[in-house]
Amino acid sequence: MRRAEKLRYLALAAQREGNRSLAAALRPLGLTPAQSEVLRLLGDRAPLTLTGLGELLVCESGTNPSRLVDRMVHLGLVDRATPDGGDRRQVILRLTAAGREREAAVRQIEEAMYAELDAVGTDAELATVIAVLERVVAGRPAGDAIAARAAREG
Amino acid sequence: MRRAEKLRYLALAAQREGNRSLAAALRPLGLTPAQSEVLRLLGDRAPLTLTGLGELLVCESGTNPSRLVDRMVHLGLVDRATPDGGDRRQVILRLTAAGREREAAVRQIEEAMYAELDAVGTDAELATVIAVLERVVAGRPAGDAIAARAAREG
DNA sequence: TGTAATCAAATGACACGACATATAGTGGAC
DNA sequence: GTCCACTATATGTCGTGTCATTTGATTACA
Repeated sequence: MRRAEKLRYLALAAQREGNRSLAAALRPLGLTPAQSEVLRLLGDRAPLTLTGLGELLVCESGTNPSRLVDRMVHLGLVDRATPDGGDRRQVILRLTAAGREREAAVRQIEEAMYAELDAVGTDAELATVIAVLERVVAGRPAGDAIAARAAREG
Repeated sequence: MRRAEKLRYLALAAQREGNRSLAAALRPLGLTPAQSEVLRLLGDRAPLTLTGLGELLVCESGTNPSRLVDRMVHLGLVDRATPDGGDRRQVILRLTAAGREREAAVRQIEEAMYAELDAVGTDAELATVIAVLERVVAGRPAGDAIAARAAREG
């Protein structure tokens, strides 16, 4: 198999298997990986508008996450409000109390996942992987989402 | 952002953006990335059973690709046959003439994609990325699919 | 031989992802 | 003040992915 082809399918495989095991870990919470990303972002940065959230999401990059948020509102995890006196087109998103509880549980599951992921290579190897992948996604919506998150970090 | 977290989201972002641009390149052919993977596998290795195909697919790993193949049969690109005298549960898959034509077009699009991907890093960097990702997917269905492809190469 | 475990494929259900279009609120040009 | 381009969100549609269950054929074995 050609090198670039192998790389392509390995990236796909890694994403799929990672997602599959995260989905399994989240299943007892009744959450999907995409939903957990919303929970964590709102937990860290609420209030956000729908578009603001969309700019930070890596899943669902380039579209607005209106339906993804819909489901979380129906689950009682997210509160959707229209701004007082502001732009009446916007929707302001926040976690509910139940959402904050669920977010804490998600955080723990992610911790375990990250500990495993940290162990798949040496510091130098992981730095190389990160550098190469950053080049691949630079200037594209999903890459911009990651950059935007890193930028607002304090 | 924690290193493992960055790695996780970069892998997701790279897969999404790669898929998005492949989808755009395939759109004029009326094909999706998943369909193109089926076309290429059948082009190289037909006849395959549905399960045999499923074991080689990285998209749709761990399930049988019955509905994916369905659509390609309806598109007139894949022929579905029951084996003469063999196991009557199985389905034997082959490309039609139209499927073979379309596969040649897919091959060209992939070539262009691989040329770009080969340029995102040095030989040493790409070798490192491949090694790390192989560790991540080792022993899992999607990883096994890639290994199975490499093994049958001649 | 009869029956149970196993296997190949199909199908039901549900949540994405992506693109396109629709709806409605906003702000600027004049 | 009136239109008009623009923006924020919602929605239609389609093709996945994933898990679970079903259906029908085959194999193992009592």
